[in-house]
Amino acid sequence: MAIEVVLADDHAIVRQGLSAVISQEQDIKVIKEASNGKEVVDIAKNASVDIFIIDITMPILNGLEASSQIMQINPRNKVIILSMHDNRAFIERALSLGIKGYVLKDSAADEIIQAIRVVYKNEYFLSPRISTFVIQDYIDSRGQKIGEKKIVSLTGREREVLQLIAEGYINKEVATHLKISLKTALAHRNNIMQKLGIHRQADLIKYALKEGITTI
Amino acid sequence: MAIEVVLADDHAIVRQGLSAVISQEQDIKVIKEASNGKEVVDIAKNASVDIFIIDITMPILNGLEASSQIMQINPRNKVIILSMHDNRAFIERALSLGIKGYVLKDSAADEIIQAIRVVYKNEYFLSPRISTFVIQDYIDSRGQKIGEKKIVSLTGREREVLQLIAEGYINKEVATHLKISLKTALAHRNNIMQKLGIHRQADLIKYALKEGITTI
DNA sequence: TCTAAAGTAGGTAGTTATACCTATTTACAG
DNA sequence: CTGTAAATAGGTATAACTACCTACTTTAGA
Repeated sequence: MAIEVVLADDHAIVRQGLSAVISQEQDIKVIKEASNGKEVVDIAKNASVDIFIIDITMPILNGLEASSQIMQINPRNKVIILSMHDNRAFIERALSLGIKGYVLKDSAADEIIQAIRVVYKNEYFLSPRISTFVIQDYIDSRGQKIGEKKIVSLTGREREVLQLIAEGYINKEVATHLKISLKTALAHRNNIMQKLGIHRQADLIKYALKEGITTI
Repeated sequence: MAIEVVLADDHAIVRQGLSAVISQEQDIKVIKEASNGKEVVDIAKNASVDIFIIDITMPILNGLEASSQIMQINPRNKVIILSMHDNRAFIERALSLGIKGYVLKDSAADEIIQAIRVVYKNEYFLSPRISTFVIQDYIDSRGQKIGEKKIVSLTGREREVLQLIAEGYINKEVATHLKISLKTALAHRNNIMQKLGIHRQADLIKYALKEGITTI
C-alpha cells in the first residue's frame, strides 16, 4: 500500500507542483492538501496520515506551530518540514518537537521523495546543508571546546514581542498590546537582540520573517 | 511543435514541481531552468524561447529586473510573472514593461497552463484577482473621479535606496554605498515613505520584501 | 524547598529615524 | 526651448531605537 501523505503549503501552485512530482512515484500518494496551518491540524485530527509535509511559511498558523500541534495530537505522527532557509534556531526547534524530516526548498525535488521514504521508516532525513551543521554542532558539543556556541532559543514572551515588532508595531504599541510597561517591552527587545547578535531593527524583522515567526 | 518555455525560480523544488505540472501538457515543453535572475537573462541572450516564466523573488537579480532586461533584449519576448502578492504597484510596473502574463502563486496550477497558451498567442493573461483591479483602475480613470489614485511608482534611485534599507543598511551606510550625502539618502527615504504612505521602517522593509525588491 | 530563568520595570545616554522646510543641478519630454 | 521630474543637499525638531545599568517578583525545575 502506498505511503499516504498530506501537503500543506499556502501557495496552490507550489502545492500542486509538489503533488505532481510525488505522483510520479508509485509508492507514495497525496491524499489531502491544506493551504494553512489550521487546515493541516484539522486533517491530523480526523484522518490517518502517514506523513505530513508542511511548509514553514503559512498564514493563520505557521508551519512550526501547526507541526507542534500535530505532534501533540499523536507524538508518532511523522512530519517533514519544507523550508526556504537553513536557520539553526529553527532547525533546533523542529528537531526538539520530534520532527524527523527537514527539506530545503532550494534542494532538488527528489530530495522530498527520499525524505518521505526515509521518514516513513521512522528515520531522520535532513537536507545535506542542514545535516552538516547539525553534525557539526554534535561534534562541537562533544569536543573540549568551551567556546560559546550561540545556540539561540527565545522565550515565549520574547517570541510574542518579536512577532509584534516584525508586524510593524513600535515598542510603545507592543507594550500596550501585551499590557506591560514600555520598559519591559524594551527589555524583551534588547534581550532578543542580544541573544540573536542583532543590532538593527531591519535585521530583527528579517530574522522574524526567516523564522516564520511572522509572514509578509 | 510544442511551446518552449523557460522556468526561473530560486527554489529548485518549486521549479521542478512546476515543471512536472507543465510536462503533463503535450503542447508545452520546459526547455531550460534558471535559479536566479542573471541566469534567465543569459538564457534570453543565447536561446530562442517562446515564453519565460519568472518568479519575482529571486536573488542576485530579482524577477522584475530580469524581465526588464529580457524585454530590452527583444521587446517581443514573452514573459509571465509568478508572484506571491497582488500588489498594485508591482503589477503596473510589470505591465508597463510589456509583460503580458501575471499569475499569483496561490492560484490553481492550471492557471499557469492557461497563461502559457494565452500569452503564446500574444494576448494578456492575468490572474482573476489581478485583472479585477486592473479593470477597476481603467474604469476609475475613465470616470469623472478626480480622487487621488495613489498609483505608486518609485524612481530607480528610490528603489536602490529601498533595497539597501531592506537589506539592513542604516541611512548613513546607504549614503556611503551610493556615494551621496546622508541628507540625500534621507530625502530619498522620505520620498519613498510618502509615496507609499508608510511611516515605519518595519513596513518599509516588509514592502520591499513583498515587492521582491530584496529577498530575505 | 531552593535556585535559576523568565518576566517585570526603571534610569540615562547616545544614535538613528521621521517629518517637516528650502534650494540647486541635470535630464528629458511636450 | 522650457517646464517638470529626479537627484542632489542642507536645516531643524521630535520620536524612536540601541545599549548600557540596576532590581524586584513570579514560575518552574532539580
